[in-house]
Amino acid sequence: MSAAPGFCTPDDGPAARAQTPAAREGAGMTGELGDWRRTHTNGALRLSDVGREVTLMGWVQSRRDLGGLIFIDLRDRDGIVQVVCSPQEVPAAARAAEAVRSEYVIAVQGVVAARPAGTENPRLPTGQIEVRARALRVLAAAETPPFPIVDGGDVDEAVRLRYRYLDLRRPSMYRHLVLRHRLAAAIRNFLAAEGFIEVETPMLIKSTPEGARDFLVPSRLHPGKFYVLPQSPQLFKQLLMVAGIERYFQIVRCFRDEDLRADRQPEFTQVDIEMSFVGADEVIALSERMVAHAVREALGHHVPTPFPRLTYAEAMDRYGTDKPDLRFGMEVVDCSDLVRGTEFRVFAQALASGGAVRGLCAPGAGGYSRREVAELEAVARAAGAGGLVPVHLDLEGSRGPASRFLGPPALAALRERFGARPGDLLLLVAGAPREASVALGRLRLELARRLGLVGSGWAFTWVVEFPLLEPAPEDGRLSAVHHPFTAPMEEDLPLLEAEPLRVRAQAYDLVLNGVELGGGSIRIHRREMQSRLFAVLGIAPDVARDRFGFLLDAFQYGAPPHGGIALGFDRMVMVLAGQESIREVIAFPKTQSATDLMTGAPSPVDPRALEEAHIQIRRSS
RNA sequence: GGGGGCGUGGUGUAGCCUGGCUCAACACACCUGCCUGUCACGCAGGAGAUCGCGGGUUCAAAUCCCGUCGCUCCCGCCA
Repeated sequence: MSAAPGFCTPDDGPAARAQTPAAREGAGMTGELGDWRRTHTNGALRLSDVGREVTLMGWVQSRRDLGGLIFIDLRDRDGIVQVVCSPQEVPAAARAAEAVRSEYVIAVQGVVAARPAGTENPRLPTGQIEVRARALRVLAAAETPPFPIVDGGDVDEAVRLRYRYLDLRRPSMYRHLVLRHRLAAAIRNFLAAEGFIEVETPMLIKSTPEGARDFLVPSRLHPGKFYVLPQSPQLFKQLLMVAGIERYFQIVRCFRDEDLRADRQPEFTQVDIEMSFVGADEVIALSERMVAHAVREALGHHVPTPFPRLTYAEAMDRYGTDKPDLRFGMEVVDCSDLVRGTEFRVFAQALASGGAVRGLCAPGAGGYSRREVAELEAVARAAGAGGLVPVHLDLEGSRGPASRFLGPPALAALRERFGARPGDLLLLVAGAPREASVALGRLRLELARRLGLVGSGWAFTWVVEFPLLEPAPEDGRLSAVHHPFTAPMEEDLPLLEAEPLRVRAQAYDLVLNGVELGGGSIRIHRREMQSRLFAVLGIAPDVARDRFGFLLDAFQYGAPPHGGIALGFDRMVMVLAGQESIREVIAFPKTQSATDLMTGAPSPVDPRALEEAHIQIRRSS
């Protein structure tokens, strides 16, 4: 019953309760910590603690004032416990509790007691007990929050972002941050144990155009010149290999000034790794072990290794994408040979011009209406298909506009090729082989959603043997698919000048549930090979010298064969947290228009700062 | 750069197509009073939105039209 020295309870009447928190502060209704110290966290107490004197602190989740009895659910990051204040037994504490509101920060001294029989709450881990308050101190009053601090609420994301510090109070958001931390810690521990050292690389670096747009940082000391923020530490980690570091890693922020998506932020975090004296298999094996270790440490789940591997060509043909979701089947199947010679003109024309006919078998979708099929066709068309040919399968046979043109033998062959059963829906696309697969790949994802085929669990896969080069969309010149330091596959080297598009790279992407987690490659480590590739890319020697001179110089002094990988850490946390947006696993993310609704960034700066940076703002065009 | 969705008290929504019967309804939250076993506390009462913003059409606009801003999903873009 002894209140600690300095403890004061408000004696103010009802009128004071209507005051603002600021007014309460002024009126001395809130207290300092004094000599009170927390003895337990709020999720920790159990029946075995009954009788213990405890001091708890936290936020008021809710207050239930029954008149003769006040209950307070006290929340901290560990959990929730019920505090009881009895006006009869402890009038001072009850008076203090009367003034308390949602999200007030309070401290409670009291005794752990078993709840009376019949009043236990099985939904709370602490539901067998409660804390009988002897004294209660308001540490900080709070305005009514703009949205309830509970999980499962549906609140506009803009409001959540403006009050991110409140949003992060929600247990699920805290869990995301914990998961993120645990994964990062597990990755660090794993790599350290494998002989990797974490080395920091500069954030103010030289622009090396190509790739994404850079964020610019003006130089005060060098008028008219700029640093840029790194899109990745790519060149530095290669230089660390030249430096003999052999095994480098870094969990590092990267910056790209491109348009945003649910899985793309202007600043994001990579797990960046580089190793010397290895081939692709070693990098892949290490990455697998690292990911499996991190998932085991952070979530306690076993991830079997090795992960399956698909070549880029296979992935594109069978899934129509270079980041296939392998949680379900429904692969794209080529059936050009089966429909060749049928009377269906759309197919005949496509095949005659070197195209292909490919399709999907949507299980159980044979009953789809005309309208539903039209929606699917819209998806396919948006993905580049010329059209979509449905074949509805039922016990009697096939329905659909193409059925009679195809004829019974071709239809029977199709059913067998797709492994189709009555009640299924075949969806066929004619066109250039790759385009047909890509359109069907989009359709595959849409259908999987509609049909509920996406199972739970984690489907990791590697996609390997990417092409080294691709034609740039604008001018048709060659550009690097991965980056210009990626080594070609040795057996394809003879093709480099003659048939560059057929050259495959020693590159690999890691995909999880259809999300590209990241990728890497074995790098070119000899200057001659690098020059040869620059020549193929049409990068003149003087341009190469200007942009990458330091790297080329470094390669003259003995560069080890090396390779590595960069994994998008935010995406990894996102998928493992079961989220659809990386904003859910970033403490303070930006909106799709790259603004920070809480701080107001980006914002104008002081004219003097501009002047010092030698920047003049052009009148808006 | 382009396409789609959303924007109504603090929060989430209804109303919008088919303008007037709505100076806007419901739930939660909030405020006041009552209440000794609540945990979605209950009961009674109350306050709170000129419907993102601007313009237009109309006798009349949350509702129709144009523009604009914000959030979001996607295409382009992201070596």
